[in-house]
Amino acid sequence: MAKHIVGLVGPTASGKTALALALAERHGGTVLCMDSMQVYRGMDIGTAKPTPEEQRRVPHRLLDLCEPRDPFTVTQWLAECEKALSETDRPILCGGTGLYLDALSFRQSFGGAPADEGLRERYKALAAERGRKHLHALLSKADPAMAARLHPNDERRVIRALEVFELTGRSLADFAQKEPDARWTFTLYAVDLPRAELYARIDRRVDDMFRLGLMEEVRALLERGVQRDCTSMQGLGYKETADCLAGRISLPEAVTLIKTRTRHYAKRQLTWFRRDPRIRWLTPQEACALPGRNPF
RNA sequence: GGGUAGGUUCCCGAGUGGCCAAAGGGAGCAGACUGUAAAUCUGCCGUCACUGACUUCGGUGGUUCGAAUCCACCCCUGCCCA
Repeated sequence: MAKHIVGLVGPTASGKTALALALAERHGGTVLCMDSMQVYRGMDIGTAKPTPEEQRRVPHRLLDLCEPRDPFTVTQWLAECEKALSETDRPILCGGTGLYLDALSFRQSFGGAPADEGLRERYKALAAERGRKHLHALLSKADPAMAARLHPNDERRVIRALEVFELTGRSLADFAQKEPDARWTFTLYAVDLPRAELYARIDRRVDDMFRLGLMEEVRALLERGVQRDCTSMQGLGYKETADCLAGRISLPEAVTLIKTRTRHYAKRQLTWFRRDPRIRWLTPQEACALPGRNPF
């Protein structure tokens, strides 16, 4: 019998965390965080991680899974998530990382080919030397199906496709089957805020982060030896704050940059989730009323 | 008051007689996305009846076949001298 998962997804700053909390308190669920940055220990303010107080009120899973210097990928999250799902009764998936939702929803064979840094370096060097077009042309020969789907400028994906082909002899497209995973069923919600309001909330949240000590958090991370090329340092707000601490940009510049980039991120999330037909988009009023009903 | 640098499409900014609806960047909008995903990449971006037409480059008038680009006057802004 499939396990039922209630999911709160959608763009950043749209109120997912608060909703999840309300839902869990009302109906006794466990929050499973679906967030690629909240998995890092010590990255709390900048990721808007549920506070210790909130975590005390309701059980949370999938937070603080690794150190900021460690690489972390979908596969690890998926494994952790499946484990957490097996151990919880009323899972409330909450977060904005669309890829993770797809990874969980559809049986995807990520295992087909793990990352091979050496290979990637080689292809990256080749791209720098002979151009992205050349790389794409290589892919056209090896894996025409993927080449047709990828823009030559999308170097990262072209390299990954090349990598998968070289490692497995198969097309990445073969692994990308979108068969639903029969182990789960989903009820997915997202809050649909007017764009202007969403952006205003983002601005406010970024200001709050600095007020709460984002600078100190980032400084501590850097002092612990977290390099800027770590996956964790790709997190919004972290690289910009690091630049600010290094004196490369001013504080107002950093704040503005983070706000802008967070808006861009929210838009990408919107694009991602809008194409998912399973999601029910709630008005703010409907969202408020949601905890009143038992979704399980 | 004098001198000087300027006023360009939402913003910054190039353009100094036709190849200009006007480079480039930003913002905005839309999209892609399968082991870095808070990442990475793409398209659109004056208006419309859209392989063409119309309106735009501080204002007005002028020169010219033709002006964002030249001339005159005016308005405004920055800096310097009084």
